[in-house]
Amino acid sequence: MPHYQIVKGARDIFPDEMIQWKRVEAVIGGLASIYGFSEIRTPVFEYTELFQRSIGASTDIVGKEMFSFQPEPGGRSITLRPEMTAGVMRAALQKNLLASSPVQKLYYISELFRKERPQAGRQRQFSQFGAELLGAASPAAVAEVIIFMMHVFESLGLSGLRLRINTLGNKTDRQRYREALRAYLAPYYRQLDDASKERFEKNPLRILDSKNPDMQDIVAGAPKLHDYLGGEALDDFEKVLAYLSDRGIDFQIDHLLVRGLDYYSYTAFEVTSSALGAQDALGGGGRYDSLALELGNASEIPAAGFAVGMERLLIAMQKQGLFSQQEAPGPAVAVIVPQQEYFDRAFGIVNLLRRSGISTVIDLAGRSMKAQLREANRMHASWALFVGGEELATGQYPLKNLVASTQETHTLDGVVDVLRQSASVNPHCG
RNA sequence: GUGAUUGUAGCUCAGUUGGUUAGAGCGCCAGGUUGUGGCCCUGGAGGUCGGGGGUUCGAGUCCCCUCAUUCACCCCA
Repeated sequence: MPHYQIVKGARDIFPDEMIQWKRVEAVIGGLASIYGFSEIRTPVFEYTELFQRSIGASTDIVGKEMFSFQPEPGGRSITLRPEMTAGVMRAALQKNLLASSPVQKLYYISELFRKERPQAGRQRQFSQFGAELLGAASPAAVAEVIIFMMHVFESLGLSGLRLRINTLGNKTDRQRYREALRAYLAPYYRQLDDASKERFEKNPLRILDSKNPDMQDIVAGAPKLHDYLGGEALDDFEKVLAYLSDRGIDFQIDHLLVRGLDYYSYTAFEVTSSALGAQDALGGGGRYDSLALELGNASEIPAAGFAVGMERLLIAMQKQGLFSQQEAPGPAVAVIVPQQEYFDRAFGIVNLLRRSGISTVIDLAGRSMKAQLREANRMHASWALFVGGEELATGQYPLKNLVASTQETHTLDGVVDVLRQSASVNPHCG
């Protein structure tokens, strides 16, 4: 057992898995540019008030899951970001991005931190990719964000997904409903669980998506948010759904879907994967027009976005065998040194090959020739080049094709030519 | 924060009612092949049995504490 262990809830990503991450990131980046989203990075920490104000003081995230600390005694508290939307909005407002162009489309792949007990598909440090579309209120803007997200899943080959969607209406709709819901729940107050009692005052809508069966029984007879929505919200929702249908995206309307962050309004959605365990939410998002106002802007800024858990995405893909043929590409050639006294000159040849653009490795541990070849094999090198006293004296170098097990002799220039030509047909690259 | 689970070699795991120097497979290293990998054969290295305390003539095995892991609840990605 090593003395030092990784921090609870964190994870190392070793080269084998890194290949998978790179592939997923490449798909995300490629589709982002097709949909017109530009990448943004923001700091891993922000002043704590930003999250309290945006996510909502009554949420679980702010209440018990943030890593917060004071760098200076008596100074302002800062927090490792538990989500990205607040930071992106802060950055946009601070730079006054919307002044240069009224619609901003941003995406990110970033690390987040939440102080929870780790379990399958949940870590204390994790990453999300997501997009934020700022400055547009149209149903098409919301649809675009959802279509982008679903397109990423599709391109990665994911199946068994379920998209649930709901509309939370506008502020006045929700205010009327909140009161109606409270009126309905009041007689049941004693039967509510502790969490629901707390939410009764602060945010009774959250009781709707409680997983506690007892709560679900009570909620079953509650008034429906849908019945309190104004024509504006209903029209908006219908249009969003129409865009999704046109694109051929399957969804399921779920009037109980509320989501745990306070800043959502109008459309909210969530995607789950049957390939995941208990933590099956792959991603979610919605519209958050009031966030800018909440953060001190003079007016609301219409906005929509989503976030997808990268680790969960990778887990789902691994479960569905979408990485099966992934293999690390090996070097083109391994330089083999039969006698160590010629290492320095062999090393010179290695550098020459590399300057010619050929990926080259050489044993740096002074191991036996057999070990050097075994290592070359393990790394899936395509070729082995032997550099010993005899070769250096004659200028003729045996070059062995490790895949076909054939061998011929060339001058150094000849070696470079062969390796350059074979690079495009390297069976281990591609 | 709550509940359960599991900690023996780098990895996956054996280890019988407590009983000599704690094992296997894979991996690693070396040799068989005086300068040619994969397959095969032989050998080798590698373990404070998670840590601490206790019971006992004797503890990997039983008891207590502790640390860590994993899964689940709450909630979320």
